[in-house]
Amino acid sequence: MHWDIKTDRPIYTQLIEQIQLKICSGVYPPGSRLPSVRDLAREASVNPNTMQRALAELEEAGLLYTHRTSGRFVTEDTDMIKHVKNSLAEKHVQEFLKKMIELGFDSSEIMSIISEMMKREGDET
Amino acid sequence: MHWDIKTDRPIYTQLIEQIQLKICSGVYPPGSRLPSVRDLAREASVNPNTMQRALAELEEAGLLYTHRTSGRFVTEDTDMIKHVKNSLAEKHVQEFLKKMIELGFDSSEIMSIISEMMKREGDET
DNA sequence: ATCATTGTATTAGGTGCTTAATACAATGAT
DNA sequence: ATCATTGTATTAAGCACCTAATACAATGAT
Repeated sequence: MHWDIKTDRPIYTQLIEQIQLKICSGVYPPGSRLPSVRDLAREASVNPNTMQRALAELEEAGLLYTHRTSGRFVTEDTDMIKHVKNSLAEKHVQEFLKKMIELGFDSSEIMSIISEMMKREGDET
Repeated sequence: MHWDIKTDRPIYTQLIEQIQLKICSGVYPPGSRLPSVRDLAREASVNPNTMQRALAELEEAGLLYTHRTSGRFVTEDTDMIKHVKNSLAEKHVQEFLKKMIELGFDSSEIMSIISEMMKREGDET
């Protein structure tokens, strides 16, 4: 699995986001067991304490649960996962629109820029 | 002027982004004089050192220049400003599309979500 | 000439994040 | 019963960022 950690924000927040993403996109399916804290930390090249912190917050949010000594598991509440996925999508759209409007682009300009850049994205195959 | 500083990222990077935005959107027009470091720091409720750091980086990037004791000014190079504006827009679109695709949305879904949320944005007048 | 204002530099201290090195209790496998 | 593995907790150190408190040289206004 790929972990993309940058230096411009706290690592533990990036871990939260990326684990959340793996859950929402099905890389970690509902009910499945996650690798151990130590293994995940090794994968992501971070300290186990940092990974533990991210996992603890995801557990508090309800996306994960723990069986004390057998490991951590993804929630089986698929409705919750869908809800998180939609919330993230909405957040991304809102933040994106805010930035573009602040820059001075109007709705039609935004739409055309996006569709233009989508074409270019599709080229890479 | 509004300054929106959060705690999840270094303050000086947020200052850079927001000053850059004010330049690109015309709040600080080409050739105009900026408030003094101390005044800007007071406006944004940050330490003068932190504001100074942000301004120094924008100066290194060429968006600002300094007359040693009379103040800082926005570049008169309007082409450069346009270029920065377009680069920012491209970056925002790419980051946005990346996030949405990672979440599992395809092109047509993305377009419809955006146009749907644009309607709702337009309501607030 | 004097003085307030400009950008700039320096020092010290505090805070949050990260890492490293341990340690411990609980459990599943042998 | 023993042992490796699980999550969890603790302590110490280092680092980047931020603030506070100064200080100084250069310039424009008076």
